[in-house]
Amino acid sequence: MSTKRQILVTAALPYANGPIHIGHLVEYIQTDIWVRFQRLRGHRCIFICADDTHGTAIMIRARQEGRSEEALIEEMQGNHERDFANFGVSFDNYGSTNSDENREKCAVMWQSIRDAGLVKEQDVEQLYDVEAGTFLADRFVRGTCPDPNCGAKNQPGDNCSVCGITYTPAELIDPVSTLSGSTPEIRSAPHLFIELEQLHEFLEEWTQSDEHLQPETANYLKGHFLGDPKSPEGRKELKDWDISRPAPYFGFEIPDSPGNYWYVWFDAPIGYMASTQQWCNKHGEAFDDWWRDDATEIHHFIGKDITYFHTLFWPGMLKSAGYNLPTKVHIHGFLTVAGEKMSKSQGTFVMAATYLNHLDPSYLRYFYASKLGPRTDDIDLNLEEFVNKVNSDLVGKVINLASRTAKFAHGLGLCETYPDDGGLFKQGAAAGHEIAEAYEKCDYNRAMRLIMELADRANPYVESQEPWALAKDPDKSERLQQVCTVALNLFRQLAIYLAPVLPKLAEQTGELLNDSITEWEQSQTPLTGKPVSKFKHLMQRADLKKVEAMIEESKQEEVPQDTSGESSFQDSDQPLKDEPLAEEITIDDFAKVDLRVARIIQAEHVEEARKLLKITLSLGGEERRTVFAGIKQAYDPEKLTGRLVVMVANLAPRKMKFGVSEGMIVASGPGGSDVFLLGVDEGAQPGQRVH
RNA sequence: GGGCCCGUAGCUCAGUUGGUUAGAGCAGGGGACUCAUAAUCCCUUGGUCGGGGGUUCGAGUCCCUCCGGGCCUACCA
Repeated sequence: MSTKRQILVTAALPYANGPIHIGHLVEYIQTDIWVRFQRLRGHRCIFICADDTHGTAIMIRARQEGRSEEALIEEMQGNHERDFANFGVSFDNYGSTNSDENREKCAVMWQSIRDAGLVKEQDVEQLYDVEAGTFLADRFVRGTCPDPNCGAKNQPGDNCSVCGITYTPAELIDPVSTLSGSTPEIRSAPHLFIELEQLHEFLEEWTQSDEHLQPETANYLKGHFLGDPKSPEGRKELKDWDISRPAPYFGFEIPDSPGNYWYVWFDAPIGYMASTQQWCNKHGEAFDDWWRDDATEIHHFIGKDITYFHTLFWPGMLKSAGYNLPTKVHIHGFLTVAGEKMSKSQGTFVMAATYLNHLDPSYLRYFYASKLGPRTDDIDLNLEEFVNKVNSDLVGKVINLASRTAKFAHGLGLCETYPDDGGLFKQGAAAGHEIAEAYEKCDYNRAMRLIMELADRANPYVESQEPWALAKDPDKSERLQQVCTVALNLFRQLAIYLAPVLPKLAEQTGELLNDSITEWEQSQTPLTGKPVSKFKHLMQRADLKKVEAMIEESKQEEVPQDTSGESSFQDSDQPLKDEPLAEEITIDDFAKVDLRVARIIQAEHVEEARKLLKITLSLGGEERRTVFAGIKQAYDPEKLTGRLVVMVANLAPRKMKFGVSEGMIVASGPGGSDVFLLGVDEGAQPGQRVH
């Protein structure tokens, strides 16, 4: 460890629209481990983050909740910071994109981009909700698909979910605002665009240089956005980026364009800088030492969903404004639970706060560490594996070393000179290089494997030396002290290596051996001559029952509790917010929709389709309908056969990629694996109309 | 449909630039110990490295192809 590096690390800014869940925590834990590792190595490393607070979603939500945006984001920020603190995420500064510092940094960045000649103005036609007094983002508009061959109703503002064509919200037929239910009008407004294509050469070089991005990410960018000058398809043109939104918008007004606001994705990454500025102010540091100094490394940790912003726009912005470019953008995958996407109905969408009601955060930190590698693959949280791994690795192997020897050493303390241990400590010290390298490369699962190999060598040592037998013979207390000195030193060495992952364990180890763990180098020299404190349990075993209770509680957050008390149902108001009530209709309007009870007589997978099942419905007698339903991820076709469902029977047949669909089966839910078919009570018969 | 990635013991994964009889942890089986949070230690069962073809003196490792899975994108809800 020669030179002291200066490193600025960021994790993505969580959006102020929702609480932290275990999926978010993959990133914050991953980043925190890296930061703690760098600090332990003696480098200067600051960990910067903030809440991402701007945008339409926040504005709308605040309005629905009848309070100011500021009040909303303040509450969310409090929740976020509390959750992070409870998981040991050690930010040096946690700011907000809605801060003076951020407004300033945005203005500076903006001026630079203007000066670089990257900004152009262009009118954009958008729907405007007169009642709500706001322009409508695509997802707040629904209407009829403009394609004459399709004409599907109730489609979102950017593309038709039935025929798939894309359009602008202004092209929708009979558009309806989901905010007010009124009919929006088309209004044209000037928007500001950044011409990213002007930076094509630079981005090509920066992304493909092999230094800043994981290879799969560089590849992705080349394939989807940049193109390849050497391939037959040639290079692709980068699209202009619309970075302004007309008022009203919760965000910062653009200084030289009154009435227009920076789009949330413009000011969010600048939030990294603003939060750094806050930290600098508090610590008397110079901002430019961190953002305009080639000697400083900047590392961003993000999820693959926001790759685009951090690997194209952000470097482009930084380059234009003359700031440091990211040294590395570390991109991780998503979390699945038990092999599937997190699901509210299955209780696997676990909030950080819910987790903490049942389990120790150290478990999750270790488990994620044992799963995370340097690549963008998704990681899976299998609940049984989680319990087994924590118990056998941490409690059984590592902590066991201390708990089986500390008791004997309590009165004796550690020897003055480190005894012969057959080379065990030395081997462990040597492995430190490889372990450090793995941490540095974000290859935590390798680091954990290497550490556990060391633990696997330490326990047999204790076994062979039989300290419990030595303890019975007063003449052998010197030998007992030697054995305990070795075992506790091997344990401490592991605790140091694990310190980035398990800071609490490192702290407890410091207390036990009266020498706090502050540097990686401490793993290279045995500790001697220290008293040994009275042993306290260092970690509880993980209990599968508690894991199950956590899942149960997570289910109850979304599914109503079936308590017998009157009006004790605590249904969330989220579904209604997600999809507000449609415009009022008459009974005649309703009568146009012919809903029928139908029996599924056949259901099969459509091999090429990801979401569709091909279903044959019977309306009684010989009446059959073939329907393609997007429920593949939620239902097993074999279990559907025979079941009664409700279908829209007079829907115009639609030609789809895999055949003609002659109706729709009605279901609720957001989609994916969260789709819920409507059931029909006993006694109903196929063909009966639903009135 | 297009792009990327993956497929090694029941499970989670290692397998360096192709080189001797393919490894670990957990789980399983047998034994030992009793200091320790039913922890630990010793021994042990278990794999035609997804299938097939090719290159090579030699392939889990390279190439082709097929099958299966994941992600992105499109399509679909």
